[in-house]
Order: sequence, then structure tokens, then C-alpha cells
Amino acid sequence: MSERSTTPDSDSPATNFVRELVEADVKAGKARGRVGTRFPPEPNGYLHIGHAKSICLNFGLAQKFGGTCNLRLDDTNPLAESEEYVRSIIEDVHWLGFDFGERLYFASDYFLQIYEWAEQLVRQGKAYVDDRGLEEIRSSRGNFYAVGQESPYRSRSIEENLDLLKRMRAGEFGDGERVLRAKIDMSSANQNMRDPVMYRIRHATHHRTGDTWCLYPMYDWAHGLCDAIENITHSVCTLEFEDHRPLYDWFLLTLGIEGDKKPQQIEFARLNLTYTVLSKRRLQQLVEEKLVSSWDDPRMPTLAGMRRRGFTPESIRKFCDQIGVSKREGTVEVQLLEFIQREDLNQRCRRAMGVLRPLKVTIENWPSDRTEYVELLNHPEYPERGTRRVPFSGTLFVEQDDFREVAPPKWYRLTPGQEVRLRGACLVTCKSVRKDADGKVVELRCEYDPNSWGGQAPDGRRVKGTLHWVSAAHAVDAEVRLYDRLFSTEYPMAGPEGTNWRNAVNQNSLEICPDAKLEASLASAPVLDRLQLERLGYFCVDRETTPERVVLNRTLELKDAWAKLEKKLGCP
RNA sequence: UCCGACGUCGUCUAAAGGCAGGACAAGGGACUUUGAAUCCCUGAAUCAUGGUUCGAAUCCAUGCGCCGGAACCA
Repeated sequence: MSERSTTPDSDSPATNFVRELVEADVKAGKARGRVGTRFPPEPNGYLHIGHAKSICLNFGLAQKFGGTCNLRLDDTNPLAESEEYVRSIIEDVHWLGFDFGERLYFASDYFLQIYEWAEQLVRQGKAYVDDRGLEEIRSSRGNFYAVGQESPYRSRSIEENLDLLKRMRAGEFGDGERVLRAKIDMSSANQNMRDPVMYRIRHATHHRTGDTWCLYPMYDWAHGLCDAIENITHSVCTLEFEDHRPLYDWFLLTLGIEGDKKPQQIEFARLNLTYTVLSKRRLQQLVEEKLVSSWDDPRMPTLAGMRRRGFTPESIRKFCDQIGVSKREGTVEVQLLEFIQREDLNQRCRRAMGVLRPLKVTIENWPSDRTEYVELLNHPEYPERGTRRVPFSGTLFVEQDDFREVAPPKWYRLTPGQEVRLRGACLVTCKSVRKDADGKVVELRCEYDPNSWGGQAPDGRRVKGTLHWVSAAHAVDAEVRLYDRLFSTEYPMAGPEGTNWRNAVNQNSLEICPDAKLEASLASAPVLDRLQLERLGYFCVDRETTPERVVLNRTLELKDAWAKLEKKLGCP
């Protein structure tokens, strides 16, 4: 009978309480079974992974029940909002993979209708103009423990209220001189019901309506009305609006919008992620205070940042499916996000070789003018994705990290006298080391086994280490940017009293390798192209790439069993 | 001191009165021309107390804990 999915062992997402509520409404025939949702961001910042959760929920609901999901820009506060943000929001929703077709709306499109409803409320004796200033109104609202006091203007006549409201709209009053308030209950335990402000006066230019209005509706006043105008059936929002639901309902019901016409507000727990902050305000501070380079800095949890970092929209959606939707506030470990990205990138990305911090290797018994080509699989699990020819010569670069003059236990890589495999090419042994005046190793002198071409030991001897390499003469110069978590603590906002969250910013979240060397096939990789550099991680071509120099962002490292082992051996 | 929510492995999430399951993380092993991937294994939870019931994570009561709420922000 029930269609609840139980324990999905596939990637089919489990159901959630919102979906179940909607499903019950559909079955009960509410709104004749139609489902309408919306994603309503305020254009005052870039969208982040937390918004992705909401986008997936809302668009997912529409998809699941054959309904529609609108993108609505909630632009009721001209002081905070801008067109740049509108542009980025539209781009990011599209990139995430959701199509809202023609259903792109703006709260500001409804300003006239909302105003007319305000007049209706005044005529019903349910709203009044308060002449007092912000401080007076605030202090008369009471607090958690004390009820509020009624405004002396609360009992004005309907005629006077109507006149005043019209004059407010006409611009007769200055900012903050008067507000329109709903007449509800100053003694309500829910402070949202203590005659909330509906309209404030702001002589400000709106990015869409210009100077048409000097009256701007508050969120509580506008939101439910916008939902009603758009025939939203289920208005999904985050938990902090739970206390606002009685007000949401009051406005609608008082205006006579009820039954199937009245949208239902449902609240769910917003996303929190470890090692991350997810609040537009904090993200904006990171940008403004130059703690990151921009809203799309690859360390940012914004969709723009994650896109530039190399994350795929598919795997962000998958992440949103996997974390579920509930009313329990919690914090998802960022490792889950990383796991899902790696899982996706592993399947998707072609392999290539590149060296981040080059160390010169000379193969002494290799003829100096000889170049061979090795044919390497583009993807080890999918031979059908083809191969590429990679040039090999007697002067190579390997990773500085792959050489230790004194080898620790279990070291399978280069160290004097130890044989290693150069991926796809041959077995080599380090014979000697050259150092500069400071004692820094600047070159490895090696010999290769001519019978090992291809990388196979001729006598079946075990060679455990396999290293990536790039032929010096054929290498492409690149700058590679290595990113780490933006914050060095799991809960950046949870420091002891008085701690500044900015102190939790990871000072080493960006490391630049300016002299990286890539295999020749990467010379003309397009911006946003993703690939795996074997043994190093997943990378994405940055938009700052020029014809002279490739710039790569490291999306994520590969899992590193050696780093783990070394750590374990190093600190017992 | 008020109002509204929420308490299930370390984390997220299932179980709608009937076997507490999955994923990530952690630990161990196999395999390996990426110390990757893949495969196998292990440990790990119902906030507490009382009640209802043949049977409670689930219903009831009380307590405790945690989150949100006192913008002319959203």
C-alpha cells in the first residue's frame, strides 16, 4: 500500500517528511492534486551548497508529483539587493541542473497587488498606520517575558488609516516616519503576532522597480501573498520561520485566501557542513575582507566557487539526496561531500600525468637524443575511452615528494638504490643524487632496465612503487592551485565565547605550485575541463588560464593511504 | 523566567506499535603498473525516568539537553 521506500541500496533517494506531507495532500485531493513549489532566494548574495539543498527539495517535489517549481527572487529590500546577485542566482540554478522555464518571478512584480491587499486589510480594520519611530515601536513590543503595549495609534479610524497609507505610498513622509502594522495581538506569546510591521518607508531605488515605490513590504507580509499569487501549494522554508507560520496563515486567512487556495508553509532543517560557514552574511564578509578572492573563489561553498573548483552539479544533487531532509538540526561532515565528489569524478575524469613540484631525473643509460612514446589508457576502468601517446625521454621530472634521501619504513618510492616503476614506461633505480650549494637535492641520476619497457619486470620481481613523471622536453608549464578546507576547525562558528570566527580561517587553504609540469596532452585543455592527475587528485582548468600558461585548480586529492600510514608511523 | 521545535551509531539518515537498517567516517584485510579505484571484514546508537501494551525508538507523562525566536532583515 505504502510507497515509502525503505532502505535504498541503490542511489534512489529515500523519501522524506516533506515529500510524505505533499504525497498525503495529493492523495487527499488537495488543490485537485496539483503541486506547486518555489525556490525564493533574496538576491543579496551568491547561492551556496545550503541553497542547493532547498533547490533540490523544491524542484524535486515538483518533479516527483508532476508539478511546477518557480524561481522567485525575493527582492523586497532594495538596500541589500542587486542585479549581480540576480544574475548569479539564475546562472547557478541552471548550472545545478534545474529548469524553471518561463517561471522566473520577482516579488517586486507583485508590489501593486500586495499594496492593494494592504488597503483591503485597512478597510477590514485589520491594519493601521503607526506614527512612532523604530525605537518606540520596538520597545513597546515587549520581550520574551513581557507582553507588548498597544500603540496609541492602534485605534485610528479606517478612513484616517486609509488616507495615511495612501499618503505614505505617495511619498509624503520620510524614511521611518510611519509604518503600516497588522492589528493582531500585542499580548501574543508569539512576538511575530504583536502587530508586525507590514510596510516601511524607504526612499530607495529598487534594482527593478526603480523609484516607483517608496513603500517596501516586509518579508512576513509579502511572502505568503507571493506564494498565493503564484498558486504555490507547499511553501517550503527553513526552521527559523517556524514561529512565523501563524502570521503567514493569519495574513492569508484574513484576506480570505483559504482552502485549496492557501499555500501551506512547511519547515525543514537547513544544511550545516563541517569546516564550513554557510551564511550569506559570513560569506559576504569573507569576500569583502579579502579573506578569499571572490564569491567564486574555489574555496568558497558557493555554487559558483564549487563549480570553479571542479565539483559537478550531478554530485551536488546526489549529495543533497543523500543527506536527507528532516527537522533535526545537525551538521553534515564534509567528508561525505568529498566522498560523493570523488566517486563521481573517478568515473568521469580522464587520467593524465603532471608534476606539481618538479625534480629533475636523468636516466644515465638512456641515449640522450632518444624519445619513445608510451601508450596509456585514458581511464583504467573504461578501455573504450581510448588511449593517448605520452612522450618519454632521458630527462624527466618526477615529484619532489616521491624522493627521500633517507627512506622511512614502507617507503616504496625513490631513494638511492631502490627500484621503482615509471608509470607505463620502465623500471628505474636511483644511482646517485646531485645537490646544490645549499645541500638541496636538485637532480636524481638513475639507470633504467632496458628489459622492463612498458613497466613489466622481466623476471617477475616485485616493484611496489609506481610513480608519475613528465618528459622535460615535452612538458607544458602550468600553475597549479592546491586548495584545502577554508576553515581549520570543524565548527568555525563554535569557538569559545568572544572568539572571532575569522581566526578559524585556514591560513594554508591555498598553496600555489607555480612551476608545475604537465604532459603534452594537456596543452589546450578548455576552461572547466576536469581530469585526474594520477596519484595527485582531481583537477579543473581555471578561467584564468591563458594561451601561455595553463592554470589548474585541484578539486580534491585522491585518498592517500601513504599519508595516513606515515602519520601513524610518525606519531605513535 | 516566556513561546516554538528537535533529541536513533562519531556524522547524516531509515524503521509509521512487531528483527534498530543504510551511507559517510574509523579500524582491519585482499588486490593493484595510480599507496587511487574495487572487493571483503569489524566495531559503533534509540537522552533519562515512569506509564500504556503481549510487544515501545515509535503512544502518554515528567525531567534533562540542544536549537530558534525580542529588525522598519530574510
